[in-house]
This record gives sequence, C-alpha cells and structure tokens, in this order.
Amino acid sequence: MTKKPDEATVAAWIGLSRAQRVAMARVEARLKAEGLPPLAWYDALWELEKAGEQGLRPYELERAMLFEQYNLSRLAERLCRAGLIERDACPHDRRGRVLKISEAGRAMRRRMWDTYSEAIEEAVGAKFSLAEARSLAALLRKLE
Amino acid sequence: MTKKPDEATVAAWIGLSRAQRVAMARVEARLKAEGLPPLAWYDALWELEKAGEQGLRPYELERAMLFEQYNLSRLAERLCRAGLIERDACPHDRRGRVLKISEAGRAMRRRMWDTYSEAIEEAVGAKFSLAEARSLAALLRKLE
DNA sequence: GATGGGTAGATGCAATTGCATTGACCTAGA
DNA sequence: TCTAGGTCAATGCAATTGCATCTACCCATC
Repeated sequence: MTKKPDEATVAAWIGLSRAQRVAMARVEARLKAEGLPPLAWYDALWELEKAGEQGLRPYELERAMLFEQYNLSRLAERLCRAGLIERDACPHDRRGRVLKISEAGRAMRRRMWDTYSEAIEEAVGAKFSLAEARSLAALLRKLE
Repeated sequence: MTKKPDEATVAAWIGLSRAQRVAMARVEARLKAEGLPPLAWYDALWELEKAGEQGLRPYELERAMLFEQYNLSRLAERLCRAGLIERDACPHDRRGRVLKISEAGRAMRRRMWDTYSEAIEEAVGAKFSLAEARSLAALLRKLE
C-alpha cells in the first residue's frame, strides 16, 4: 500500500478546501452584489493588463490562469463580446490569436479592484496579523 | 475609502486560490483516472457515514458541505440513483427528507478513500514537514 | 516539397451549476 | 382556529463547464 497521509496533512487538506470555498464565496458574493462580473474576468483582465501592449496568446493566458483550454476559449469570447478585450489574429502563427485588454477592459478592472480589494481585506486581511499572512502565503507557495 | 489589503494579505489570497486549484485538480484527476466519482460524492458519503443510523436532513448536509441548497438537492438525487444513499420521508417534518448512506455507499466511500488518501498525500503531505502541515492547518482554520 | 506528428483554438453535445420560483409544510401569535 | 411569515426541498430555465473531437496550421524529417 502506498503511503497514507497523517492527521496534520488531512487537516491541512480539509482546511484548504473549506477556507478557500468560504473566502471565495464571500468575495464572489461581494462582486455580484455590486453588479460586477465574476472573479475569473478580473484575473484575465489583470493578466492582460500586466502583459501590456503585445497582449497574450490564449494558451499563455490559459496557463497563467490555470484554466482549461476550452474554458479559456469561451471566457475570451465573452470578454470580447463585452468589449473588454480584443481578440486579433496572430501575425506569427496563423492558427493563433492575440488577446489584448481594451480601454473599457482597463476601466472595468479598476472598478472591480475597488470592490475586490475590499473583499479580500474583509475575507482574509481582517483574520490575520501581518506575520500570519506572510507565513500563510509562504506555506501555500510550497503547494504548487 | 475602506481599508485596503496589504501585500501579504493579497499574497495569501492569491496563494490560497492557486494552491487550492492546483491541489484539487490533482486529486480530482486521480479519482477520475481510477474511474471513481467526484470528490463531492466522497464528502457527502463521509458526512452521512459519520452521522450514522439516523442519517442527516438535506439542510444539515448542505451546511456541513457548504453546498448551495439546489446543488445538494441534485447531488442527493444522483447519489440516490446510484444506490449509494437512501432518501426517505422525514417522520417529524413532512416537508423534509432524511438521507442515509447505504451499504453500497459505505463500500464506495472506502474504495474512494484508498485513492483519495494517496492523492492527498501526494498533493499535500509530500510538500510539508509535520510542523508545516500543522501550522498551515491552524492558519487556515482562522479563515472560517 | 511531401508528410507525420504535434500544437492552437473552436465547438457540438451532455452534465452540472446558478437563479428564481414553487409547493408543501411548520410555527408563532392574534 | 386561522393566518402570516418562515423553512424545506424540488424544479424550469439559462448559463457555464467538461469531454471529445475538429479544423487549421506549424515544424522536423525525409
């Protein structure tokens, strides 16, 4: 039989799923209450904003966001329909696309951040001291 | 303006979503590879097994699992169709139901645990010392 | 310059989830 | 007892996700 997890590992696993679901639900609820789009939109817009002028290929964004290929394809379509990104043909690879954030996209990202950041503070910041938050972030980084 | 999160808080938040998604994806993939049902089934079966003889009302299971009411209603229906639980009328409240795990349900839960526990060990246990796992679990508990 | 194997992205279809609402019942208070 | 307001669970419908597959294209090799 392969190695089994000890108590602490199981507790960490359970804590991870529950904590994430609780925190995520609070943050998403906050965005929805303001009539804003879901978090995935923010993530995509932020990655594209960071990428700057030359944008990102869908497969790059897909990896940055840990999204499935088909989900990213559809998310991009929705963002495009909403006018928040542009989806051009790729000059170097005719199979491909290049995704770029639009002005409206930048505005939406900023607007979402106002609410999102408050929600993060409430859901996470308020529960921890600075040292605890650092410690948690460091531990979580080891999981990837 | 309401209080904004500091760097460490944002890092903890991002770490939380990414770590959870990575770990969850690995564990779910493992179950799927063995032809087993998704994790939510395990959670439900485990809660019902812990509840023992008298079972649980759907709304109790819903709270234990942090599920939406309509999702739990449908999950219960699927589990029932698969023969893993029983869904009886509730004697004390004629609106309600009582969910109980079946023998097949207990067998399935055990079978899933063989794979699930290995996956937890790989996805979480292998990344941490005992002290780290304890520390992570303790920090995550503060989030709820 | 053909071709086989691989990568990028899209999409049809089925399953699941989210949302709003319903129907049935419970319970506290007039 | 009757009723108003609430809770429990289910469900119609729309949106999203998962899965499998498709088309178009790239590229290394012959």
